[in-house]
Order: sequence, then C-alpha cells, then structure tokens
Amino acid sequence: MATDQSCPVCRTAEIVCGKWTLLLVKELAEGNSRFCELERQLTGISPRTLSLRLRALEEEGIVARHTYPEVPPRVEYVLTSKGLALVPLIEDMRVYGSQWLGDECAAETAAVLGSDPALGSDQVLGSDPALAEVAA
Amino acid sequence: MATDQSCPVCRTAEIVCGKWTLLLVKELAEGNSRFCELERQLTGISPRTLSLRLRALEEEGIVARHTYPEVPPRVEYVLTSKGLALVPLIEDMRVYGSQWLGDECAAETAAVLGSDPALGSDQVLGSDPALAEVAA
DNA sequence: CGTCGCGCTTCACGAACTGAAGTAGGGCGG
DNA sequence: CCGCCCTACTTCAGTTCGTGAAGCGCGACG
Repeated sequence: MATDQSCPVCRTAEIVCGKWTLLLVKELAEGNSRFCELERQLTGISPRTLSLRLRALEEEGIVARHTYPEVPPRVEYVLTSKGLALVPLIEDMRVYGSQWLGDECAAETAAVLGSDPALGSDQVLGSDPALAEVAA
Repeated sequence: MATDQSCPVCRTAEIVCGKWTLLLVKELAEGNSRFCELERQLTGISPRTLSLRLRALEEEGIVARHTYPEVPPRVEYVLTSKGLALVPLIEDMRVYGSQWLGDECAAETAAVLGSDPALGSDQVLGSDPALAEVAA
C-alpha cells in the first residue's frame, strides 16, 4: 500500500506477495479449478485463506468464478488472460527453484518419468492443455 | 513451511512471498547497497522489516553483507549470483505490471526518456552496470 | 552544545495467515 | 434410519508477519 505506484514491479509485487497467490495461480494454470481440488493440491492452506485469496484474485480480474447451481453445487475458478499472463513468472520460479534451491524434485521427476507420468504434471506447464485451451 | 518441498515453484515461492523481498532484490540489482539507501528507495518499509529481510536473504545466500569497519561504519549489501538469478523474475514482473496493471509508469517513462535519463534508471535493468559487474 | 545521519534494535499495534470446528444440503454404507 | 463423507464455504481463537514511532551509540557538522 505504501509502495511506489509509479513502478510496475511494485504494482505486480502487491498482487503477488500474498503467501499462496502464485501457488494458487500455478494450480489454476495446471487445470485444477474446483475449491476442494485446490485445497488438496495446496497442502497446508486453510480454506479461509483459499477463499480470501480467490475472492481477492477475482476482484483483481485474475480469476473468473463460475457457479453451477447443480446438485451438488459446483464452483469452478479459471484464470482470465490477465491471470494467464502470470504464468511466465511461475515458469521463472520453477527454473530458479530447480537451479538454485536443492532440487530433489528434478531427480525425483527424472526417476518418475519412466514409471508414473501422472506425478510429472507440474513440470510440463509450458505444454499444459489448459494453456493452449485459453490461448486459443 | 507446509508447502510441498518437492515442487521447485513452492520452494521459490517461500523465498519470494515476503512482502518486500522482490522489491528489495530489485533495488539491490539496481545498485543500491546501503541500508539507508534501501530504506529510502523502498518508501514505506520499516527499518525492522528491512533488517529482517536482509538477514533472511543473507541466510539464504541471496545477498552478501560486507561490513567496513571505517568511520563511520559502512555496511553494504550485494546480490550473490543466487540473488542475481532472481532478476529475470523481476523483469517478468515489470512486463506484467506494465501490460496489465494501469501503466502510468510507461507513459511517464516514455516522456522522461527524452528529458531526464536519471529517472529512467529502473527500466534499463537488463543493461544495468551492476549486473555486468557481478556477472563478470 | 545540539542536532544530523548511519545502522540498526525495541516496543506496541494491526493485518495476514493458521488450524480446528461448524454449517447446509445431499449421497452412501451398514 | 443413523451416522459419516463430500462440497464450498464461514467462524473463531491464536500465531506469525509487518508497521510506525521511538531510541541508541557513534562521529560529524554548525
């Protein structure tokens, strides 16, 4: 709030600095769209925080919320194009994390690639079907 | 802390999610290295937070602290290569901020480019002398 | 002698986030 | 038919994170 509004980095930082925001965008980019799905993927998030974050992002125009008045009531959250524009940032974070932060994941992923492709999902963001879908 | 350690994005997020972290790295990348310099650039940060953040980043190996036992005692903070690797992220944030977040800065910057180059300093990060210096 | 700048630390306060529980409506197992 | 699970949340109390103001030791400047 006290940050310099004339600087685009600061404006982005204000959106992005929330603890779960980027992780949440990542999950949405990977195609998870329902509340409890996100809650399960983001191990440790409290439903309150998830709810708050989703609402905030919705207000920012980064996610869109679709309520289906079915039984059981289904709610889906999707990234808007403004939200999708954050994906390169997440890609950079993945690169940074792999390169500089003890990368048990890379080893694990490499081992997994031959046996269980399902677990490799978070390292193919660049070719994620959800992205192609929204980009089209 | 509760985040999935097997995911590089999560590991990066834990470093990056602090409110001022990225802004601080940005200032350091632009060549500001002294405590009070950073304090002035990051309008609104409390010295306590700055101190805490610098210490945390030092522990992470992202900044290096150099104390010169001169009169007056001077302290300089510089990005390590691990810290410099965060710069692309900041670049992405600048791009995002310019493209999607009400960009008074771009107009301002464009106007400034012809009249007062000093104020344009934060948009030439890619060719900042500090970067070339540390990369060399 | 008083005030300034530097590089912090301390303190009290508020905002953000957590963890556990509750809610409302329905499904499904025993 | 009873109780437990599922979805999508909300509520509450408690912890952690960040703020704003003040202070401190030191030397310089006026």
